Order: sequence, then structure tokens, then C-alpha cells
Amino acid sequence: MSASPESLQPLDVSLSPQERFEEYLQTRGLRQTSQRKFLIDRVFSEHDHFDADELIDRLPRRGEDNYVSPATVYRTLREFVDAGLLNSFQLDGRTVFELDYGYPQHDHLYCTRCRKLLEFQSETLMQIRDDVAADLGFRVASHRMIIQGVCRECSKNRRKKRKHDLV
Amino acid sequence: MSASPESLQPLDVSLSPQERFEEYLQTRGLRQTSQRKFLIDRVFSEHDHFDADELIDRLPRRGEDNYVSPATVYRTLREFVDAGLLNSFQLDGRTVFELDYGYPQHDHLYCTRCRKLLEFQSETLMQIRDDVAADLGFRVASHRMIIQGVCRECSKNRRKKRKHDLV
DNA sequence: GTACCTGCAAATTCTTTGCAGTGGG
DNA sequence: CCCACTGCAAAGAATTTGCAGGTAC
Repeated sequence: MSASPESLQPLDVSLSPQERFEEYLQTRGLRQTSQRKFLIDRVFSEHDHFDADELIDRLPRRGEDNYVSPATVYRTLREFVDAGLLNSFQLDGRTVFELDYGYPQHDHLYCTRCRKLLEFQSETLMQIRDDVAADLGFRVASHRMIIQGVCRECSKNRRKKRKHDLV
Repeated sequence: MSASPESLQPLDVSLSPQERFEEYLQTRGLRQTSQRKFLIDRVFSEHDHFDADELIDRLPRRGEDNYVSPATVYRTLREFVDAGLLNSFQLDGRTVFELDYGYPQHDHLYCTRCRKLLEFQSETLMQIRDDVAADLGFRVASHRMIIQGVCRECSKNRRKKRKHDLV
């Protein structure tokens, strides 16, 4: 019913994210630019959750090769979401992105101590979702569930001194 | 398992929200001010979801009786959440508040067409939540589930002209 | 060549904060 | 009377937008 984060494996997909995005651009008369190519490579080479700021921080600085301006990063992240490559959701007031294309549907546990996001999958959850929606005559497009609390590691280290005292 | 919004009835609580808040203030050495009294009355007289902006819009304007400045509204809403009177969550990038004290735990369906929030309750959902958390050694504090889609009314009116074309 | 794209800076939106004056207990 | 509270305006944080010049196609 539920799965540990390690078991969240990529799905088989016929097109790479890059190819999928090319297709998306072409069908809309948009262009393949060096910035878009660079960003899609970057984003799909790391499999973690991130927000716009974190991504920008890890990108080349102004003046360096492959610099992409913040405005373009924001614009491009939005396109990735439109294209179905990324998912985004709000957490703690920030917009968190995660890989969507090539990854199975899942939900999250959020540790309010270390701010880590764990993932889980549950068939039963989908079933409840659909039952509730059917009851109310609601047509489901998607859902988002986040369980908040404290992860195993943070529970263990409760009384120890922590390097990163985030909350 | 699930319930229509109409069936979400207030719980029996020994103290009124006002009394509960007084208690909260007293135990912390904080003060009962006219602004706080006015706001708690206002907020608990309407049982709907709202954000800070919407609330401010419905409040008396500068110069009128019972005017409360935006800064104070923001400060006070935060106190209400701390006091357990209100809940808040992020939706579409805005912070939505809802009554918590005196209301049962529930989750939401969000119509992306008319932006209405419906509520539902599910024991099974709580069970899944706890099972998943137990599996991962995660200590649950709370959770938030939002099902997104299109409500019954908006589905019916799909092709008709709508007065408020919000999306 | 055309129109889409990018970088830059300025504008927006939402929310928080510093400060001086007010008022609750 | 003290110190929390409020209103005001300014500051912040996160994102979006207008515009002039660059560049896919």
C-alpha cells in the first residue's frame, strides 16, 4: 500500500524529457533555445525537490557560461509545468517543484524539523479520492496530499545537538 | 465515509471562540483589544474560507468605525492560528484561512473553475495517513489533502455563459 | 525577416517590520 | 505606569512584466 522513498522508480517512457519538451515546443510554435536546453538538462539530472531560488543558486552566475537570468528561470519553470515535465505545489509559502514526467504519481510526507520531503504511493488513497469526488459529483483533475510531522532521523536526534537547526 | 459539505456540523465545545481566545491571551500575558474582539466576532460570524485580502476588503475602511489596519489584520490572523481558532493552508499561491476551533477535522475539494472549496471527511484517509507514517517511522502532526477538479455546478454549466468567469 | 526569447530593471503582490504614539491591566 | 498593541509607512520576499536588443527557424 505504501512505499518507501527508495522504491519510487522512474517509469518507462518512450521519449526522454528533452525529446518530450521539444515536441511540446514544436506543437506550439515555440523555440528551442540554449537556456531551455540547459535548464532541462540541469533539472532532470537531479532528482530532488527544489524551489526557484535554490535552482538559481546552483546555476552559473552572471558573467559565467550558461548564465540564465532569474526571470527566464521563472518563465521556463512555468513552461516545464505546462509541458507536464514538472509538478509544482506550495509548501511553507514557497513553490516547490519536482520531476513529473517519467515518475509515478505519489504523495508526500514533510518533516517540519529538517524540511525534508519523503514520498509515498497509495492505491487506497486514490480510491478514496475517487469515491469522495463521485459522491459530490466532482470531476477530479488531480490531488495533493502532504502529511506533516517529524521524520525518523529527526525523532532520534531530538535531544542531540543538530548542525542545522532549521525550525 | 465521506460527507457532503452541509453535514459538516460544528462540534460541541465548552467555550465560545471568544472565550477560548481570552484564555489564550491571558495565559500569555497578552491583551484584549477592541481590534482583536472585533476581528474574532467577524471571522466567526462567517463560516467560509477566506484570505487576508478578502477579509480586509469586507472590513470597515480607514476613517470608519472599527477600522483595523492591514498590518493588524495579518498579525491577528496569525494569532488566531496560534491559538487554534483558525487553520491556514496554501492554495493557488494564496494563504487560505478557515475556522478550526469547534469544527471537525476535514479535507477539501477545490473547483478550479469557480474556486469554491468543498469539504469532506474520511476515516479511511486518516487510517492511510497513519499507516504510511508508521511504515516510515514518521511522527504525524497533521496533514492536508486537496482534491482539485471541477464541481458539479461548473460541470453542468460548462457550455453556458458564466457570470463570473474566474479562470 | 519575423516574432519569439532573453536580460535587465522596474513593477506587483503579499506580508512583515520599525517606530512613535495609544491604551489595557 | 509599564509594556503590549496599533497604525503608518517603509522594507522584504517572491515573482511577473515592459521593453530593447538578440536569435531561432
